[in-house]
Amino acid sequence: MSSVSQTSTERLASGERIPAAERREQILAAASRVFGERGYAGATTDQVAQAAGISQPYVVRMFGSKENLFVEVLERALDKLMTVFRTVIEESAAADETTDQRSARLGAAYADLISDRGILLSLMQAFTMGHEPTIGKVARDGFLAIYSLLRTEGRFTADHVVDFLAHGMLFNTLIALRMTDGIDDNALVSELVACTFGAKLDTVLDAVARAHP
Amino acid sequence: MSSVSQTSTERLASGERIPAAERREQILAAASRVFGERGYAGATTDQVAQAAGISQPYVVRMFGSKENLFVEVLERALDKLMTVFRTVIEESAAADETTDQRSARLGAAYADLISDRGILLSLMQAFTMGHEPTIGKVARDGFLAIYSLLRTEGRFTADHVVDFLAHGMLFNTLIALRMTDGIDDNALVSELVACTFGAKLDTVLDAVARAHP
DNA sequence: GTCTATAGTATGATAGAC
DNA sequence: GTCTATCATACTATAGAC
Repeated sequence: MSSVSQTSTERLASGERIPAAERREQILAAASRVFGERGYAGATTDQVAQAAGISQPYVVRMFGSKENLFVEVLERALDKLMTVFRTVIEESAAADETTDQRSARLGAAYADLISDRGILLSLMQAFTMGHEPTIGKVARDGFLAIYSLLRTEGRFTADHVVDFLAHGMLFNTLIALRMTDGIDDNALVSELVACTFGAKLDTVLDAVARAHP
Repeated sequence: MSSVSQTSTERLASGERIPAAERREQILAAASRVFGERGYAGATTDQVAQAAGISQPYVVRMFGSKENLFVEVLERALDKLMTVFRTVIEESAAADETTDQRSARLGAAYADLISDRGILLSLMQAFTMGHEPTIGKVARDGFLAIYSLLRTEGRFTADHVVDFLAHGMLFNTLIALRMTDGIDDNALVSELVACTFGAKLDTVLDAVARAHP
């Protein structure tokens, strides 16, 4: 009864030794949440360690430095985004959908992905760090890779991609601001939110309710 | 020859006593830059003090706490934005312009305002802090006040305002990412930047060149 | 209105045992 | 693969002089 039916949380609590690859993902997921809520500078390696259920020096040991940990968190978020978009584009192409249909599917997939606040906020943090030599370059290259994916594989016009990205950035802002919390109290808020998310509103509200009930 | 022809920088260097109101604005301008570049948590009150040419304890003394200093920086940025938008709307109404003309003017005014990286980045930092009780509320209320201004005094439809804000958020992202720096080296970057900023491209590039030559 | 000195705390990273 | 102990540094905020 030692390892077969245990969840990774149970294994964490028991002080068990876990393969490095699995531990890495645990730490990255925890770091994503912590960096998202506190910002790059505000997050501490100790908070990440506690969220992952291990010791602070082990976090530093495994990733070399706090900066490098953030870079890996960012790359993980960008990877997930690229993978989701690529999948949607392939499915859409296979189904011979119109540009508008593809765009709507991508928007829904994006709304779904950023319902993980850690991913959303880590990306937003990175966007404010263009002046940092290392992190800034990763963020720029990642943003550009997404533009490139939509433009070429997605076969959108430049105008269309820019429009798509613009609305994505507004999604980000409203969710990060927790603007969706005031939706019942204020007519202006609910108009703004409804109009921004359109058909994706339910996805978003469900995710918000799950994140902070 | 003591005070008549001196710039405020000269007066700073000379250790002169300066009225509180003027000092406040000096500190807020400095804090806007520092908070923008390093983030709320990453910025230190000492960095702000040095940027303003005064001592660290005096910064704390004058604003009570680091958090309160950030709130005032944020409110200053939001005030400037509201003032600029209100002015443009009034001018546009007086000239009987169309909705599209008003929208273009507002976009140009916005591009001009956020060419102050301090303002741009302090706003973006605040947008990631929706979960902070004090700062989050100021940020939400500020965002909503802008929506309200455009919707009512600006007489735009909800869809129009959302579209305007969405493109504004993409402006923010590209400038903060310093994406404009790679405009000469990469065809995809220059396409993205050109298509995002359109006629406002020159304003933006000029501002960037002034900010980090 | 502005400074110096400093208390009290928290941080990232390293050393080294198991 | 993981921990405990710890160093060196840096931070906000207060006290109190001028």
